[in-house]
Parts: sequence; structure tokens; C-alpha cells
Amino acid sequence: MSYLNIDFLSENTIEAAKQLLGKKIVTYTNGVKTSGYITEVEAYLGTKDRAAHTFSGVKNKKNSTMFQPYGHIYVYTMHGHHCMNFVTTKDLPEGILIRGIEPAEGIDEMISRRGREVNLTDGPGKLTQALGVKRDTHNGKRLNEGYVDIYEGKTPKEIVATKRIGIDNKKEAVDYLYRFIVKGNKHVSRFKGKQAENNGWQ
DNA sequence: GGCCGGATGCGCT
DNA sequence: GCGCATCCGGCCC
Repeated sequence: MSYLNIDFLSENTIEAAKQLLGKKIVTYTNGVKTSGYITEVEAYLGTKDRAAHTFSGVKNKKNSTMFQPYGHIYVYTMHGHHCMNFVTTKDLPEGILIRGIEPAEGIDEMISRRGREVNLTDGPGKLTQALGVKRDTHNGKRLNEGYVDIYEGKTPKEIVATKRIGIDNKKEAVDYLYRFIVKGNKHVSRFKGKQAENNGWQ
């Protein structure tokens, strides 16, 4: 099984975000393979998006990876947690925050890293902890080079667009429907409603 | 289930 | 100091 071609990250960030749902992401932190299927993402559209870290268009120490071309991995820390994004487009500081995955392989290791058996990967800080992704080891690396790898996975039956989570005081950007989830999959932030058959996959 | 407060690391002012 | 693209536990239904 070979890596997924990630050229779909080079064009439209919104479309790329939807296409990421269901893809399998794999890490090998400390030699242990862990993986999961993407269930929840958020798009951040750079200078067009007040909620983006790159809204000002100015590169700084924190956001510099976002100015790299598509396929780079942008990891930042927030309240002591790590959050992982995939950079999109050839030359714009846009990207996609990975907010939820459905655990697949290495679940025992995820439980060990998380220190609990429930809510392993249903949030951006939780899934990075479960996958062993940290800023000092992963920020600025590229996909499919052995740090975070992408493979084909599952196909969502239905995708739902919502407002992004944790975005307030960002004026017009609070209303953008830039969060995309697999409808009925329970491995998403603040899951409510009823779980879909086959967890929302085709 | 929901709401709220504290812990937490780090870059910017 | 302050402000976060967060998480968890405690409380109260």
C-alpha cells in the first residue's frame, strides 16, 4: 500500500478539507505505529480569514510553517496542547486543522499516551497526543516522509458543514461554515445527536 | 447530558 | 502580562 498523492492539497483549501475526511493518517512515533481515519477538519483561509494565524499576512516565529507550500505539517501549541494542520496551496498561507480521527491501529498505545480509554481522539489536542505528534518533532516536516503519512481510507456517507469551534471575537469569521465533519461519526468534538450506521462511512 | 473554572506553554506586546 | 484554533474534572441537573 503506497502513500496517497497529496496534490489535492494544492488548489482549493475548502475542497481539500472535505476530501481529507475519511483519509487514513499514520504515525510511527517511538517506533510504534498508530493510525486513524479523519472525521473532523477546519479550513483556515489565511489573509481572507480573520480567525487564521496568518490573517495579517506577516510571517512570525509561530506561524512560519504556514508560509511553506502545500503538504507541510504545521504544529503549534495551545494551552499546553499540540494542534496539527496540513498546509494547502502552492503560495498562500492557508491550511486545514485536523480536529478528529477514528482510531484504527495502535489503540493500546493511544490509550497509554492519553492515560484514559475514552475520548481518545475526538479533539485536536487529543488526537495529537494519541498519535505522538509534537511541535518540536513534527512542525515544519512534510507529509508522507515518515512523520505523518496519508493513505486512502473510508468514504463519508454524508458531510456536514458547521461553524468552527473555539472561534469567538473574530468578527465576521465566527460565522464561516469552515468546519466539516462526517455526519453521525462519534469521534468529533462535542459529539451530539445519534450515531450513524457504520459510523457514517459508506 | 450541560456549564464553568483552572491548568497549561509559549509567542507577542 | 495577556491571549489564545484546548482539555479535564466538578458540579448540577
